[in-house]
Amino acid sequence: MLNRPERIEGTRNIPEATVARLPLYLRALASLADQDVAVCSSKELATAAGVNPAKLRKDLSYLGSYGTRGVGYDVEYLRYQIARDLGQTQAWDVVIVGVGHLGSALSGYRGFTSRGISVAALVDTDPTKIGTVVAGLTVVALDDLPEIVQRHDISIAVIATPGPAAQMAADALVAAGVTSILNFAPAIVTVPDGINVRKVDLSVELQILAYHEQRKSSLAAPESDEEVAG
Amino acid sequence: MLNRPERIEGTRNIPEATVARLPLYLRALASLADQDVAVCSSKELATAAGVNPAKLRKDLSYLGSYGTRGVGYDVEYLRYQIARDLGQTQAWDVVIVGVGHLGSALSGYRGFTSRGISVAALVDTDPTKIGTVVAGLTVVALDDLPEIVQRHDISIAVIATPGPAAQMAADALVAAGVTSILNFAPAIVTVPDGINVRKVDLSVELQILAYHEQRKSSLAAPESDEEVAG
DNA sequence: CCTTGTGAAGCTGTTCACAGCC
DNA sequence: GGCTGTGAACAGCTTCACAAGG
Repeated sequence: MLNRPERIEGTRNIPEATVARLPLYLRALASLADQDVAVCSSKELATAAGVNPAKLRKDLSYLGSYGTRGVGYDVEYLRYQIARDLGQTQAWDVVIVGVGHLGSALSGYRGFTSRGISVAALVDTDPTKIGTVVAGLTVVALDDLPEIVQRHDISIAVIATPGPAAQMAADALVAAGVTSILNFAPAIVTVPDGINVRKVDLSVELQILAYHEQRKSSLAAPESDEEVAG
Repeated sequence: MLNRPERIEGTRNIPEATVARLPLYLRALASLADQDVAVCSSKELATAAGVNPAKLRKDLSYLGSYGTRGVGYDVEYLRYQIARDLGQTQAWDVVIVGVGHLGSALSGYRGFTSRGISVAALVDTDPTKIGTVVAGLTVVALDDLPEIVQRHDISIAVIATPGPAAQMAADALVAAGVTSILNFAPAIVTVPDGINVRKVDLSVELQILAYHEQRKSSLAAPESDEEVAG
């Protein structure tokens, strides 16, 4: 009775690390389905997703018991269950703020436009960009955010502005009613409680690789096998 | 002799989680330096970097004792020390494979072109792209990789191809002598031992946000404060 | 006083190894 | 026999709280 790890009022409590891997399993299952594989073992699926089989089974166990012992997992069934838990049975419209190179690239990025997610609007503050058409969408002004968010019932936004503009973008998004933000800008944005922010920092990833490269080359004799997680 | 946690032959053993945050500290320090701040406390720096002060101090303690008790950290001095540990005192040339929307965006991305890192070459397999100029660089064929890697002494590459082409790109990069890869393609690439691969999956990030959104809306009464790490 | 640097505690995530079930 | 599901051990990361030192 001390710790109740199971679930809170009917909703399963899935660890964050597991949530982050579920989309990978989903993609691996889609790939297997394309190859007309109907059933697969944890080992096969784990290989396709690039993880350890034990980890995969542990992850899936947080969702429920969707496999068959001695057999494996039904590809389509498991696929549906994961999609369900991830919230992909409903459609999500997102808005992208900042239509520079990155914002334009994201607008047309497959995977942003599939998996239940679709880019519904593009916003920028630059008057020369407002009104132009990118990836089939007309860029609108920041002032139009509240109306757009309400019209499309948007709760998720992407910030792809330069660093200094990110906080202003976040403020505008929160004011407009957005509650989850994916931030690509190289800046820390602060938001009220209850708003989710995830940060993806492209240059940081390269700097991490550079660190490991430097470390490799500074060790004349490589002592042990090291791995960097994918 | 069982576990030797400290260091291996003069080289400090910095935890992976710490390495991933050092670039953030570096950026925060740069920002403070721009505002002519000469000294800062762990609390100030932590706020600027968006982390807990205790975590910041712990992280810095892996590099050495660069602060002054009762005073704080010298901004320029700490900045140099972190840059040094991250390997930014040397220049890194990188090659980008795949010059689609994302690859083009990355080519011109500031932060890819600063911090000791610069994009030295762009590679694609599409004959209609080869020879075109993107972000000041002429796109070359995949066959030219070995020569390019050797000429620029490149050890770090970025894969920005469609998913199905990623493994071929990785194979070509490894064959050409690249030892670290940042993979933006929605696919698992397998590489020989000793090659570092980091994966950034843009659509996965959105799916994670969608999960949390769904969870929020399915809970009529929000039970507890939850946070999503940045 | 002040703030850093750090053992120690606690938490989260991973891996193992095997019981349970087909 | 084979494979899933899972307790338990393990490893790594975070946070606390305080000693060390300006």
